[in-house]
Amino acid sequence: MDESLHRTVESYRRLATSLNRAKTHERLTQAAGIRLDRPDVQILVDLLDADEPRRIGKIAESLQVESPHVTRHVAALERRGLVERVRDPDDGRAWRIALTDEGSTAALACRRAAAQWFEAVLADWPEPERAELARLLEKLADDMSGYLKTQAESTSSAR
Amino acid sequence: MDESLHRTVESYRRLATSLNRAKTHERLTQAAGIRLDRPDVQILVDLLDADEPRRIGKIAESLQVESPHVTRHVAALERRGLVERVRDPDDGRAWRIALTDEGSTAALACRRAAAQWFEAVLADWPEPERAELARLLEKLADDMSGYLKTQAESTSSAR
DNA sequence: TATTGTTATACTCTATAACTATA
DNA sequence: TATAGTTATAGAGTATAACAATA
Repeated sequence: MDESLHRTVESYRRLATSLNRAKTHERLTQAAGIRLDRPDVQILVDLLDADEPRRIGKIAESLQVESPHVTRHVAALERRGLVERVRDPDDGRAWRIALTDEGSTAALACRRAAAQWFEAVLADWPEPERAELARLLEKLADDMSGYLKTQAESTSSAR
Repeated sequence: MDESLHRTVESYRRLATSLNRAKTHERLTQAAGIRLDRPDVQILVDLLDADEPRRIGKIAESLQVESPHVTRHVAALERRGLVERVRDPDDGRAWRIALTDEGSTAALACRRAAAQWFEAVLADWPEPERAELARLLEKLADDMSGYLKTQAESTSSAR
């Protein structure tokens, strides 16, 4: 196996290990100043990034989880007033999930807290390297999700 | 917030979303030809990368989980003959966890399957970009784990 | 009756706390 | 009695399956 490939995989794994643990998430919500579990944050930030209300199914697809999972967390977020249901403009009988003002504030705070870690870490990096990291990581994320998606389709059709 | 920073965070999150889901793990073990749950794989690959037997506590630290978690999975792996306990050469009363031949084979297969996704995705990339990605991702992983560690220490001492 | 979402349920992953063993 | 590890327990996180609703 190619040496740089191994370094890439190993580095990704280490990064995920650091960022994935419960303590890290706890620190994030503490920095953001709001008590939210991990799926809550994912949903709020997804809606923020989407920049428009989304259906349950769309959120689930985006987060790559099953819809009952989203249903439950959205219900909890709705009770807390962080999201609300609005009519789907394309389909009058359907609903979409929208951030409330409070939800937007919370989502922004979470996104900001995560960004601040990266910012702190990247502070010492020369600007060209920061830009290059952004470019390569974005490309990797694009290509990886595309690859896994086509592979999933070929697997399921082969079955 | 700086634009390239936002792209970096967002890309990392998408990458983690793709690679983290249960289906992805299932596909990995299928490709590797062995039934193992996620913590099992993490432990086996950790031992493989370490390239020497490790104590329970060391594995837990490396994976950034609590030791009871490791204890349980190691016990299961031991029953299946994938790892075994050997005397700690530095401390005759203690034990270390070692990969058996079968365990090594399984760990290699898992590491290989993960690497193959990256390989497939990076196949179209020009070599300089692949090398650059490896370098930058490694640096990011180093800096991030260092940052989170020092931050964790300052938080706990402040408390 | 096809699509979308929901309710019910169960399994996996991981943490905390309490206990044990060993020197 | 300090250290490392284990057992016991509980709580997140997420999937599957069965059901409901709506057109």
